[in-house]
Amino acid sequence: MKIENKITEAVMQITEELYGQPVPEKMVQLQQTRPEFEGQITLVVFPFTKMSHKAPEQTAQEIGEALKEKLPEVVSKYNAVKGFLNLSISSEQWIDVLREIYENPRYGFTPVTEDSPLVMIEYSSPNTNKPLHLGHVRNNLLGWALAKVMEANGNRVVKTNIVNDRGIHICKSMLAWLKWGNGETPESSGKKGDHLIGDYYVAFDKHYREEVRELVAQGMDEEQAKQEAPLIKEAHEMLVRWEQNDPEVRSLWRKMNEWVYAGFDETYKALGVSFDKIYYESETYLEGKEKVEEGLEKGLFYRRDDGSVWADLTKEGLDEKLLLRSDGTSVYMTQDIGTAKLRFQDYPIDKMIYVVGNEQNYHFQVLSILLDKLGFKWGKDLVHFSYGMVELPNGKMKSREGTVVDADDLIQTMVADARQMSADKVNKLEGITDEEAQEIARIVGMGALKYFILKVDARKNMLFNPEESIDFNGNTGPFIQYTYARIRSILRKWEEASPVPSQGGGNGKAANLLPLGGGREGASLAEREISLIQKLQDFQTTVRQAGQDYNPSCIANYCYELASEYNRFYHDFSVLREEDARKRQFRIALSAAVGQVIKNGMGLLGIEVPERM
RNA sequence: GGUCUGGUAGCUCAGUCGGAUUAGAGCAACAGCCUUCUAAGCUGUGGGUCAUGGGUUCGAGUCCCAUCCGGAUCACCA
Repeated sequence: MKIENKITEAVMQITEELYGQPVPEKMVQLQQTRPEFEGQITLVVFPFTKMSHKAPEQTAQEIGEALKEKLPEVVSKYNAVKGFLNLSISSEQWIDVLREIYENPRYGFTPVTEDSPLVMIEYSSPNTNKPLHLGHVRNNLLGWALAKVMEANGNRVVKTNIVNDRGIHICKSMLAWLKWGNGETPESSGKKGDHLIGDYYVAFDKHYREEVRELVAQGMDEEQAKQEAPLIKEAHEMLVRWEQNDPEVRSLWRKMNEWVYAGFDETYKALGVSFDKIYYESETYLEGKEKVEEGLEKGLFYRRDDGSVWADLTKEGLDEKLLLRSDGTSVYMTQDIGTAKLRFQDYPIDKMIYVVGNEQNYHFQVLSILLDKLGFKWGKDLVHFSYGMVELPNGKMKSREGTVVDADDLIQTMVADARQMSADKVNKLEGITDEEAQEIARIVGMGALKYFILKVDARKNMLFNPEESIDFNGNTGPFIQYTYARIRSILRKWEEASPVPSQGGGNGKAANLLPLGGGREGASLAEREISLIQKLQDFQTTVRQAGQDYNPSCIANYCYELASEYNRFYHDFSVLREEDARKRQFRIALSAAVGQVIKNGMGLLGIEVPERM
């Protein structure tokens, strides 16, 4: 049983004995004791003063006395400051806590069974006309981390992606390639497929704007010019031919999309993300129409004179929303309804989470209402995991203005920086091959990038300054990875020196250390060691919190705090050089447990940890 | 204008269910610590009217109201 639970139980009994009624469990507020006071756990007694009819300090005093009597093996000392009762917990209790964490390689995780709720998470969702940029990176990393967090909280998770592979934007790239491409392919030019297509998208836009400018110069109204420019008309014609299944257009479309997918796959692989099921809009966009027709029959929607179909959401405090155009074609909303329908057919979904930027908050508010009306049981409670934009020092990223931070470039830079960084520290990496050094650079570089993005609250906009490279010191991924590498270094040395053969498992031979301490007498721990154990224990609560709030960033912040705490411990105490065998054993186990939790915690963020760096 | 969202140190960010007369980290600046398990580390100094004004109470960065400033959104685009 957790120490906190024991205390809570005892406090409820004590208040009943002293004041005639037990306080409700919620009122037993336990928190970590501030460093400037003695003790480790603090009970806030202000809420009890109403029933004790005594001053806060006096109330704390008598509860402390009773606690010490009731739980002598737990509470060794206490002191009362105002309404705060600070409890000193015996070292044996803390060692028990450590043992429990140490012996459970999955500490903090809730097991997933066949009966666990099924959560589908949609993330990434790229367009196929341009390469991924930093905004997509944030999306992908958040989606992946969220999936891991949900899994850690005992959910079956299906990761899904909806690829926007059709529409006018793809036709623009296709048209530009036909006109100016001279048959360029990824093979012929050595360009990554998504970048190649992106270049033609930009080329289209450039020529198109020239055409518009010329028409305006000839006296045409700008709005009209945008519609009358020959290029845009041609693109529209191509879209029509696509929808009519024109073999020539379709075949070009397939070829170019394949190039893009090959490029995306590389980027996804570098980011370490993957999907269980990919949907393509070209396959789902017709599905939504059926559902809309269905809703029309049921009187949920209505048709205007021009033939367009609308949902009236004014009762819900929203606007009227278009669902089918007057020519019968579908819009974004219709497609999302169609995709939802297919997904529901494919999986018995209990909860649906969409990882999509906050610019689409309104869209998902509407989608939720519509899905609910159409009878999707999870529609009403769908979760829009709405994350903020990545901004540059001079504002938002805009593809057309070329102010984007390309994902592939950024990844490459990060890994190269990490490689450069470790080149200065030759002594640490002596005896390793070039491949191993490169692998470490990959892990560290990606760790820096991922942590940089995941440590900030997903809902908030965040700033990225391309002028300043992402840090490797301080509150960063590499700091935490470094702490792990230090721990692994200690454990390797310990294992080498130990005569006992390895038993395998995450902790290797260190498992032989337990039970800790042998006899119980005099096993006194330093405050710093205890606070490390407390921090370890917090992992469970943090994982739950992250799951409840859909908030991976609190895992990142937790990992930093744990690593920080360990580094202070590392600085102040010797592990292998400790002469007292029992203390040494304890510290090795403590280190192993910290390493394990760091690895698991970082794993939830999709960040790997290196054995050395 | 309606709706949503944010405002904490020069910069980037934490701050749980409201808890400790002193609001935390990192970066940047300055000063220390490697003959010692990895210095990508540790320790210290300076830096704040928690946007502003009210309210709620034993207690407010945190909850409520108003105001100011920023961002998003309100398309027969996706």
